[in-house]
Amino acid sequence: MENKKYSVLIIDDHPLITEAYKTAFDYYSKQNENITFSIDTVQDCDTSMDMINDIFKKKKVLDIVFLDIKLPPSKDGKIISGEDLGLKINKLLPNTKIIVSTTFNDNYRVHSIFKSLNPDGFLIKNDITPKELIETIDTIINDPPYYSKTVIRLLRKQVANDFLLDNIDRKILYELSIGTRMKDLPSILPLSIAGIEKRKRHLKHLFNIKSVDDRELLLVAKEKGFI
Amino acid sequence: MENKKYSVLIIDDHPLITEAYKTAFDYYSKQNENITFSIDTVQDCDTSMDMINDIFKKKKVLDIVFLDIKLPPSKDGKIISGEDLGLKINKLLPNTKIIVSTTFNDNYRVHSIFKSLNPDGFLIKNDITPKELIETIDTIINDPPYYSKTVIRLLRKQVANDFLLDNIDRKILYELSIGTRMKDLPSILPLSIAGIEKRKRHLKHLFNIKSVDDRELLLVAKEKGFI
DNA sequence: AAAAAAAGTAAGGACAATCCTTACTCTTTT
DNA sequence: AAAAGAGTAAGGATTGTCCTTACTTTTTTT
Repeated sequence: MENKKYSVLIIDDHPLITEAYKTAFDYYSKQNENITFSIDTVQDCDTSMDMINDIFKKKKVLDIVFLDIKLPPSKDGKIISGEDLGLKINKLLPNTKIIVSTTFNDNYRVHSIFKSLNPDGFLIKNDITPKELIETIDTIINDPPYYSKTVIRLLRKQVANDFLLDNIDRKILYELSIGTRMKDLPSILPLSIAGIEKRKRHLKHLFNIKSVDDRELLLVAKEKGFI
Repeated sequence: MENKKYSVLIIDDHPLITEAYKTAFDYYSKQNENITFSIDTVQDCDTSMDMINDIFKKKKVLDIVFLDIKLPPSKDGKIISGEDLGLKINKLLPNTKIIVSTTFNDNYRVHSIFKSLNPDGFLIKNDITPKELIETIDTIINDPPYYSKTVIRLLRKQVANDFLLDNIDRKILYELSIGTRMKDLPSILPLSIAGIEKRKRHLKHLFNIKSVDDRELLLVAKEKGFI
């Protein structure tokens, strides 16, 4: 079997986590003598952007990215999460495999990251042990994708209900659940207040909710796994 | 020098993190031959409570606890965070040294954890590398307390402003910043709506804010490090 | 390509939450 | 005893939300 060297970028603002990833790669290449890794780690959006642009310009190769979603935003405020970085990577470096790794475990976020990035790996940090990390690496290299337990569970919930709600419904529910006001929604969504109200009424009808305020709606939406 | 064995409990729901802690303890006891550790790890509130109660009942010794704040809540909903566990530990096992370790890096939370738990160590996860973790262990054993970079920076900000705002002001700002409505605040705070409004007006006056809605107030409060 | 259905917008009125003012009570300070 | 500080209570003004109706635009069906 021929030798292969993979180049890896780890984007995560927790040094203990990046260290754990590195350890896993080390271990893996010891078990598989023909495979080695060249690993870089970055801890914020600005440096990540610099590295991605550099790789693109110099036509270097990047095989694998581990991507945390919650990161300190860039100084100019343009890149506010790992999701934005992922979009950039998909655009500039389409052959790079992205493994999303996050603490978010609510359906809405996982779902929207899936749609926007379509990653080759998706890990919820609560799920993964050092051992599972090594399995992840193996799967990513030989037979992607790899999704961790919680992700698979959320995806299953999703499939059963997916025909009902679209992205905008989901976003409305999500925004309401974090306390956004109706009057502020038109600047977040491409819809008028009247349109949003119509959708809300539709959702309440769908879920069989009579109450006038939104608590019950959000409760049921959470229960059904939409947020 | 006599031998000493410390008993340690690690409470954190991320296996990669608990593993990193363990590795640090291992390393430390290899460097210090007279010191050994007996380490347990737990990943949720329920199991933690069981362990704490067991240690208390059987009058066992617990020297050091690493305590994550954001944890899956207990099934009966009574313990909703590591802070609650910390209170229990302080009460039942007053000689146990608590090292809080969390991803929260906003002033309000750090401040309120300080007041409620008065921990011997306080780590923001973004700050700590494997190397710093070993220093932490050394400091905790020989000369506590140990606070990581961000914590010290937040504490300094605090001191300069502390005379201005009390706990309730802080809590009002915090609740508003996460979207809580005025009408719901009286059930969270020991104050009437009128009283809360009065305080809000007072705060706006203090910060020199003319605008009628709360965005600017919350912005300035964040800037000044109150939330 | 016309008709029907679905989704969004606009404008109005009813209702509820927020904000502000004034007047009163209670506690602490001077 | 007076003054200052903090909270409560009740009102009215203002703003946000919800709902209805009528109209426009887009999509689907035939």
